[in-house]
Amino acid sequence: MKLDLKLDEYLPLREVVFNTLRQAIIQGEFQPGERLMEVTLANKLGVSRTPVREAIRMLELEGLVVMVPRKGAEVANITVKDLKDALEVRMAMEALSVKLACERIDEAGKEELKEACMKFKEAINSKLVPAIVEGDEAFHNTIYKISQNQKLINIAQNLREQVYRYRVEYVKDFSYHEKLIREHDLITMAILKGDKEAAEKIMNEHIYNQEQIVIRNVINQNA
Amino acid sequence: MKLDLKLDEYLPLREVVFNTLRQAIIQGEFQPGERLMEVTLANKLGVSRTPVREAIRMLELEGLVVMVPRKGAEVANITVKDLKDALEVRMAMEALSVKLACERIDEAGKEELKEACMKFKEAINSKLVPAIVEGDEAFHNTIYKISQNQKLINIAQNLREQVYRYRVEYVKDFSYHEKLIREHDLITMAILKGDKEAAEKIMNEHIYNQEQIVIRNVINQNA
DNA sequence: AAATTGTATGTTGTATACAAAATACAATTT
DNA sequence: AAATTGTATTTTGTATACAACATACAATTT
Repeated sequence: MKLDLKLDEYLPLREVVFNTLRQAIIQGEFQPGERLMEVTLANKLGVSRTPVREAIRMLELEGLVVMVPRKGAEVANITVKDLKDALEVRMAMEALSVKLACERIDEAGKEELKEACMKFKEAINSKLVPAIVEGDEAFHNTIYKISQNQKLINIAQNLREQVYRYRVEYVKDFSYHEKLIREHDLITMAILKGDKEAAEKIMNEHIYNQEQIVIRNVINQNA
Repeated sequence: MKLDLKLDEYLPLREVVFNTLRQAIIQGEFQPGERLMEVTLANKLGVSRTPVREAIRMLELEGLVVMVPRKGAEVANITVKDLKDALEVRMAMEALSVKLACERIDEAGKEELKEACMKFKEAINSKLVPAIVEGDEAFHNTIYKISQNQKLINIAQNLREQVYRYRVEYVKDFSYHEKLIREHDLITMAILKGDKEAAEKIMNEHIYNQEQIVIRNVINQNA
């Protein structure tokens, strides 16, 4: 549980603390249910309690920590139900993102999308799990960006955070890699052609497949 | 700009302040762009700066205030683009909510839905704008509740907050009231029958109609 | 007169101090 | 020995103090 802050550029301390803690939670450096005590964190980070508290308020609204009144903050314990709920909403968000992408893509966007799709293939070929995760994130992010809906981008970002810990699972299973590439290709082509219906349909299948893998893995993990 | 707090049940002050400020912003008691100064608010509410700051952190993440570094918080200025983005996402959320409602409704839920639909009609007949707004909220909330997806409920709640100030507009136009009732009826019947496709289709139209009215009104308002 | 600099004031950002509640543990009682 | 009570400790919740920065305005210089 190592915590370091980078004070490179100027940011309010609360933001630095917020980012640091969020990353630590998402990466699993804090276990779900683990208590987050203000003085401990403040000392570890070399700041006072105030920015720590403000960061906790933000994490609370993000859903990454829960407050027990007069007891303090603890890392949110994601249940399988929470995961299913989040994935259900995410599916709708991804479908919306491809629909909007079809309507709003321009030439620059097309190049970006092709690029992201290619980079993902390279990541798969590298067989490095972190690179694959990153490549997949980047691909979907590109589509969100093309959708040009900032609200959608924010919500998707938040949903991703919630389930990040479990998303890694679905790329660990190498037998799905070929399928992943094929699905990304189909989504890319559909968007390039501007075929909304096809794009939405494939995206839904794509996310559904991921859901099944993630949920199965998490259930096994918790059992 | 009157601000009163109710200290009925125990809540951390930050929550009380948060709710108070949120309500004030949503109700339009604070104008968009208006500065929120910590000491001023703290004095007005009879608390210290600390809970005010924590409340502001939460409002910031909710998107209701924006921070200007070293200058402080101000009420978020919703642009037409923001409004369109939010409504676009909301449309997808409402569609998801009816789809899930069709799948998960039980007998108690059916009664609740019929009740909510009826109450809305009564509100329309009353011709009181606040009652109509409330009745409409309640109807859609009932569907969200039946969907049994807490994540969806939270996101929808947040989206509503963003655009609350402008939502009132669409019920002020009395000529749409008959149409509203008809659409609510159709949605209710489709859900009761479990007809996903029909429910989603009508819901999409329903929200689209609202969007057009709201956006038109807001554009006129800003012009 | 315009521009610039200096000073005063106000506001945020951060740290610390204090109060109240919860918890843990030991001592006492039954 | 078990239960209970009381006390010490820990931790949150809230208030306040202080420092850094920004802003506004006046005085001085060109």
